[in-house]
Amino acid sequence: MTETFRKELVQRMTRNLLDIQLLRLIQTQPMWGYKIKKVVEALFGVTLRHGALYPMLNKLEQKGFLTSEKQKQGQRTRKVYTITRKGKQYVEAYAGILKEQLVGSDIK
Amino acid sequence: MTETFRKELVQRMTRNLLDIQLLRLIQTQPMWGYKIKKVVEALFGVTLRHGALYPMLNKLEQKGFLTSEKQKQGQRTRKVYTITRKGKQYVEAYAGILKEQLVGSDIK
DNA sequence: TACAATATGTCTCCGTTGGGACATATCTCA
DNA sequence: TGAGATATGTCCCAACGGAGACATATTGTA
Repeated sequence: MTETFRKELVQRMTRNLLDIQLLRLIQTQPMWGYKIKKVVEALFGVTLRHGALYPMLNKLEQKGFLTSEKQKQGQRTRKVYTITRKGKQYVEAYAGILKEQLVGSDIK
Repeated sequence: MTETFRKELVQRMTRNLLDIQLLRLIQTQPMWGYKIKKVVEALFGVTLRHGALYPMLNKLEQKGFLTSEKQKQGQRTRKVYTITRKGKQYVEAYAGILKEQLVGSDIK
């Protein structure tokens, strides 16, 4: 039961908070879209449609949370994303809330 | 900056994960809709529309995460909600994920 | 050579969600 | 008595987001 709840919640959180999950992942190391898709799917056991992923990455770059650099592998190009200072601050803000929510059965 | 991020994120999380926030709150003590609205607004500094709140509470009851009991205060009735075992399990599953996400800069 | 994997992008339809109004009743206090 | 707070509910329309298709190019492998 708890396991089904878990899956459902992970699915919801990777959907609704996709941007944050992406930032968190890229924070560990610079990464490109396709790699991210594979990692997320392996790690969280959820499908991540590339039709949702790529627009989100571009959006995050527009907002200044990520920067990108094209890397050539022969003829094929990868768009490698790196997190910015602003992006890190966003992730920090998120982590702060998580901490409160964990401690915070102290909601009175 | 971090403060604006914080507010934005709290707003997003109370919207997208409203059900969980409600369960978490009711878990601390049985509560009715109007009180919840006031507490959430005071505590999180976000507006919680009653047009979103009441349908959600009813939905959570239908799903078996909450039970309700009508309490009379003179002629006025309050619908007091209590969390069920199933509801608690859902909150636990959520807490589990939060823990992972906090520790889990270990995403490789 | 043909298929699967790597790699990145757009677009459209459809369903869900949210904002805000509509609705009603009681209670308290000035 | 009239306004504001308490208390719970529904409903509609617009906006947003997701599922899945459309699109294209390279690389590796059977």
